[in-house]
Amino acid sequence: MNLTTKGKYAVTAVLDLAIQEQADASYSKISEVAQRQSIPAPYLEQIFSSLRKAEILSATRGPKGGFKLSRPKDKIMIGEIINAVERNMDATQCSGEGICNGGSKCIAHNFWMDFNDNVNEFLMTKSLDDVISQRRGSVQLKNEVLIATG
Amino acid sequence: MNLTTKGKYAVTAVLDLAIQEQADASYSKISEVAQRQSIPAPYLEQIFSSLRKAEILSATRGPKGGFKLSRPKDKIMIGEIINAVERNMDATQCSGEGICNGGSKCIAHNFWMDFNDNVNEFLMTKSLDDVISQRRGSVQLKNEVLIATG
DNA sequence: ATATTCTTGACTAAATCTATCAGGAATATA
DNA sequence: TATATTCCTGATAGATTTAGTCAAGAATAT
Repeated sequence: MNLTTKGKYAVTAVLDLAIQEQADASYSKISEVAQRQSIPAPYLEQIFSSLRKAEILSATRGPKGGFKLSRPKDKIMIGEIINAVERNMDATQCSGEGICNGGSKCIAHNFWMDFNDNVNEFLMTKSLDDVISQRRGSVQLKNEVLIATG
Repeated sequence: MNLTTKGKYAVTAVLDLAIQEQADASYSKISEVAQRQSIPAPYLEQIFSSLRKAEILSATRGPKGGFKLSRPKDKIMIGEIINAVERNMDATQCSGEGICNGGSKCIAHNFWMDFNDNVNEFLMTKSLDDVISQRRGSVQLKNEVLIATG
């Protein structure tokens, strides 16, 4: 399980793009985003490169070029951003293969699988729009549904 | 946010102690736990030292000595174990201080605080006994309470 | 006494993180 | 077409962290 500066910069920078697009539909330059969010510009170049390959951002070169979201901000989930730039968000020792104790599952294997599910559920149900609007999370929503239908 | 081999070894090793105590109330030696769980023994020494200082385990030296849980297995939470051996489980860039963008909160700050809450809620509501018994998590339980009372 | 087991602290190789940098490719505009 | 702008790619490197190893010592049971 890994969540480093790189992933956190990525989330912050994409949120910045989403906020900019609310005011102005044009492209944002790396240098602008970097300055606004206190992120080293050459590092952000690397990060945006990964995000473009993951089809979260799109880019154009040249004057007036830059980056923008490739989808509306309610269709981009925080978990996608993190997965695009982080090496490994899996909490099991065996990358889920079940070989964590001499070819078999270790006694904590199922627990870490549950933990993975919990983290992924959280990250994959929060869109950029949710974060910007400060909406409540999915657990709350699920309770409401259960109460309503149960 | 950090969850390394050290934390995972710690959880596995303490689960091992809990399982051993079900069969036999005596102390377990580091060398035995290490072998059963495929953990390097000198590394486990370090880990158990931290867990003893955190009052999760107790130890005695000499023949027939070793380690055992300092509390019943339903009173030790997985999150405690991780906190005892891992450097930093906080997801914010600023350790929660709100100075992640030039002295102020970055635009992702509240999101990472929510993420912290989610992870801590998960880890602090799972006891050793829950994991051994493969009981369902707290989210499920909370829904049941809400449905019953709501 | 002696063997056993934990206790403590120092140490180290490898991996990873956090960047930086240079040169190139594409594009808008004059 | 020339030029400035902006992204694109890959190499590199220092600092930090991880994942251990090792040795000497202290406590305890027999």
